[in-house]
Amino acid sequence: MQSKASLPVIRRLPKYYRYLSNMKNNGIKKVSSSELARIMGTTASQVRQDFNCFGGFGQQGIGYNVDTLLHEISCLLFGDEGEKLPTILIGTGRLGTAVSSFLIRDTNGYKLLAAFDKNPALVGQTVNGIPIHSVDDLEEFCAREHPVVAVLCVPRDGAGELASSLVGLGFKGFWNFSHYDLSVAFPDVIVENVHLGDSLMSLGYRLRNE
Amino acid sequence: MQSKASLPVIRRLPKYYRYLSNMKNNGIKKVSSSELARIMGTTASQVRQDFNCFGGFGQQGIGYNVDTLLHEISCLLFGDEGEKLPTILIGTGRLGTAVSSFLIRDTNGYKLLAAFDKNPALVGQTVNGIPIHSVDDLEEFCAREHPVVAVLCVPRDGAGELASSLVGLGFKGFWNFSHYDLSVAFPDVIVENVHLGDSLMSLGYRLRNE
DNA sequence: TAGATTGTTAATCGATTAACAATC
DNA sequence: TAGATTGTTAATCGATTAACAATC
Repeated sequence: MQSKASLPVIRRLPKYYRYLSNMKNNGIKKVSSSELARIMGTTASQVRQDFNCFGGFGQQGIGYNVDTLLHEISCLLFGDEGEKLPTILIGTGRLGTAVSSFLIRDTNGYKLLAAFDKNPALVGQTVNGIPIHSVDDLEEFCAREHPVVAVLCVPRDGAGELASSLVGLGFKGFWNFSHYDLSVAFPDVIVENVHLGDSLMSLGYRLRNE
Repeated sequence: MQSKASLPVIRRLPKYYRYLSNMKNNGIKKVSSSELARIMGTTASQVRQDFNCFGGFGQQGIGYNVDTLLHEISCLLFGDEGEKLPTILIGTGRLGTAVSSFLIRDTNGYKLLAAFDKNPALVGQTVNGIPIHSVDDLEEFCAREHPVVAVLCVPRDGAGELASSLVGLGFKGFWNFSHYDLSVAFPDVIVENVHLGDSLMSLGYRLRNE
């Protein structure tokens, strides 16, 4: 299925999801594009354009039903069948530990199968209830369990070497906190980079120059 | 100083910085826009347009001097004087701890003055060598030390209340990992959101639908 | 001088915003 | 029917890419 939605639209979906969840929790039943726009800090036009990428969820003259809209967006974000993406975590340092607590939430659409670390002292232990394996067992594990997403939380130094060893293991996407630029090694795979250092630097630029 | 660079350009600066640092470390002295574009996965046109937002760093017919270019970009990102942005961390859980290790690197242009937590058991301890204060002391601390950046690593529940208590304490920017949308409370302040949950959801959408 | 590569202007592309007919 | 609000097309805006003169 080729998505009609552009990346900017996709990136806004979680925000719609959050605000609509709040509304549902507050017992609000319907909402107009202009009201949603006001809350989200955007325009009514954009809200309607966004939703019409996926099909008309609204009712002319009335607005959008919060429950319906939330359900549709949930399906888009997490899959209609509720099937979860089998996922592994590589690197269980402070960042990996913090990140894994996001992954194990049941609203995310991911299922964290296992964690991996190269530190022998950590192998056999757990992070957030997930067993830590040795990175040496990565290939065997992937052949057996077929994870489709890998979350990389390894320090700068090891990232390049690790990335090459991941080629051919069948991953369809990465959530990449490592410093290494995965898109070189994985041209056909979806990479979501969360480069904390980069984000910190751009903030610095704007604080000094804007 | 009103910046001529747009946000997309600013967000690319750290990546230029990283690749140019690698080049310098590998002893490479000069680079052309086309070679830099190839490495970065963009076009030579974009590279030249980007650099010309700040002034011509290159030499026609020759290319760019790696050292010069790196120095100019460093000045843009970290300030020419090397003066660091006084910063505090709020929330010293797993994420706050991981994030603080970025902040204390001396290449980032930030100076982490103190950390704050509402958990009395943590007050008086340290994260990465930085003392943890009680959030009750926040106002007094800001009046005395005038931090300009606050890094928010608090869980969803407390974020809204905390945000309102930060108004008027003189912050110029936030690096926001919390779930709360700060732009409502701080319309004139630069907010860099790192919403891990949102980023995870958009990755999920793309993996299922692209 | 010839070749290379920048700086800069023009063209293209895509995303956002505006407008309005359709319809509840 | 009148008012409201969507769905959708058209206009605008901004960012990226292409082109080329300037110049090392």
